[in-house]
Amino acid sequence: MVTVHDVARAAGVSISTVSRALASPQKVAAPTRERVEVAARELGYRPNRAASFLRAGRTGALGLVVPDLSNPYFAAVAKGAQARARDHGAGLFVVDTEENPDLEAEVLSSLAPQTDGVVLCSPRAVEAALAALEGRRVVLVNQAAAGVPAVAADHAAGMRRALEHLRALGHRRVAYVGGPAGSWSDRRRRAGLAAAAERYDDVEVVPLGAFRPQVEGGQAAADLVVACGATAVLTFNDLVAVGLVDRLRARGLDVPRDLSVVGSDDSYVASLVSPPLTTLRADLRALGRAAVDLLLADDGGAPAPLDVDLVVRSSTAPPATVPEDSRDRPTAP
Amino acid sequence: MVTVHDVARAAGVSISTVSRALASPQKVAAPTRERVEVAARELGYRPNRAASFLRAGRTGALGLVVPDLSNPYFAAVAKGAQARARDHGAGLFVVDTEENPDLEAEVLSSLAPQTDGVVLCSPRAVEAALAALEGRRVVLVNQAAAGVPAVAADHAAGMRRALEHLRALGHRRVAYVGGPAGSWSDRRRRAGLAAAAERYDDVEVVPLGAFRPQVEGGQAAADLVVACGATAVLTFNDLVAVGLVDRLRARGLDVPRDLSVVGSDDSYVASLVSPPLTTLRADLRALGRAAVDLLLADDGGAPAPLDVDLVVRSSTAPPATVPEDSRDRPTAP
DNA sequence: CGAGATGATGACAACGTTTGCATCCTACGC
DNA sequence: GCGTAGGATGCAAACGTTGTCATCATCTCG
Repeated sequence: MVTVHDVARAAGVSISTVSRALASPQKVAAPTRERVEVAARELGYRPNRAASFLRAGRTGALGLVVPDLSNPYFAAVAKGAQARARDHGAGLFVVDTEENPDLEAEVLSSLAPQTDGVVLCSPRAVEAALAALEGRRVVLVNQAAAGVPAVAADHAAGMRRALEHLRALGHRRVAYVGGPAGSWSDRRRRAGLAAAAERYDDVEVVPLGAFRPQVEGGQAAADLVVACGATAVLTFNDLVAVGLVDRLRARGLDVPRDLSVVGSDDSYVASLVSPPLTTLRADLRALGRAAVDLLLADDGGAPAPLDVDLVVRSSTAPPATVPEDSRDRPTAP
Repeated sequence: MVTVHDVARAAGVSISTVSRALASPQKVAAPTRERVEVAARELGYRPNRAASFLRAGRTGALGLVVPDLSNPYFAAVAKGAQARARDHGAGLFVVDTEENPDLEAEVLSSLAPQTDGVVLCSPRAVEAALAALEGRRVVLVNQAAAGVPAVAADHAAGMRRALEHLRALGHRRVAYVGGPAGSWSDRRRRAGLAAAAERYDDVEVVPLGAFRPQVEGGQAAADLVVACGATAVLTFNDLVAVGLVDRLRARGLDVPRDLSVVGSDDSYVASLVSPPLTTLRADLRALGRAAVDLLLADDGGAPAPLDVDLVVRSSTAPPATVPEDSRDRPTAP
């Protein structure tokens, strides 16, 4: 292993000068600095992170805690976070808690002291996070807790956009198939939807109870959606939408003719299934990047929530029951 | 921060004893060990990894290099590797090289000295890996290079199983839509397919050139498949199969009536699309786990390749052109 | 021309841990 | 009862880095 001593010997200077030349170049005379740089390059010197941490109190490593890495949602966040961490010259410990809150708390407390900060990306134990941080840097993703910095997608705005889209198509009664009970992003979606519905008094929103954020959740919700008389439905995520479409088909109903369906997340299944799903796209990689930036930023300034855009594909259309004239001018008030 | 000194003081022993009691318990008398353990627990002592590394030369961290974390294939491997690393009490640095071989080489050389070993999971620059390791522990996943330990799924056996399945259904001319040119797993698939075809002289295999391992690759291959007169097709992965089905449909062909399609990897899109894909399932998490085990194993013993199983869904059926009697007894020789 | 300021560089301690070696104590064998 | 083996424990060095302080040379201004 090449150390500062080797570089110092090669450059004919002391180890202090080597350290300074590489860490704070302006503190060292130009010719000396250059000699050090050349020597370091030729020897292939890589500062030892562990030693550096031991002395300086920084690890150069960050942590990312996700409930399920094979979920494309978290995989995308992880990808963004990883890329940004690399930009900052930091490593990223990725931990998958397998949806287990106990494991999450334990992992958090063992990870926190070994890193410069942790991105906690999970709808589970927020209180455990708060307990474990003890002054450590933690950033929450798509979640909120008093006094803890967080980044989030603007789910409320996304819901409003989706509702406006459906209203413009002529829908007047829209169901929402919600996600897990404790989910912060589900609460945000519901709140945004309620606010938007209030704004447009010609649209009625029917929120439906908690469902698993998987294909089965959508299948379970389908019959309730049909029964409530809605002509369109918003879902917690794309998988729920897929399950919904599946069950509707099995009942002989067509999407979008009999019911318009809007997914959420724009995971890549949305464009693969048939019909391709109209869905809400949050830039999850940007979310991961923003989380890392916030973690490494000196100020605790809360960043603006990330935009959520509507991606229109083939699962939404004017309702079959709407009068012709209204269908011809869908954007009219 | 709680250090060995704090624990030592609390337990009334020296720091050496604390270190030994926690690291090699058999070297310390039972009552003393217990006092140390109690003190450590009460104080919430966590050994400082950096300091430990500095002295002992072990980091307690492993590295995982993947080309694309948002690809469910690599996400599954990462999940398995992460879980196993945690079991071993190690952290896992995950790095996404964004399919960039240059970045891969750079990342590898900066990651290797900071970890106890690296799992390289990527069809790209093997030679860079070899250059960067310099005696460092590296394990390849689904790839082979002389003298470098590796874990792999038994793609050849999987292909044979798929071919036997199609042959049993009555297919006699089967196309293979291959993946990227440099891909090791593509070569394994072709080799396994050729060997299996040789074994059954009533089945003909038509290998088709390199295609992108994405939906577009399948779309691009569809017309070649139809033109070559095959009644069934094997694909490099599920996404290619999805693209293939998409293009076939656009041409008015039905799957599986007009053409049987077999995917590969059993990513979760396989069961979501319509028709649900018959596909080959490699247990990718097990692959990730095996890679970590091999990395941490003292001996360099090469593990057996992991099984690849056939998952039969609705995208395969007897060929429409086959005589009735043969279709009624599909498993007959 | 000399004194003080400024800038560049070197010596050295410290971070928390592990581990070789020394030391002490106990227990066993003769 | 004494010698010694061996187990248990403590001491201190070392890992590679950073940063403080001291030292030295050079420059500037009176």
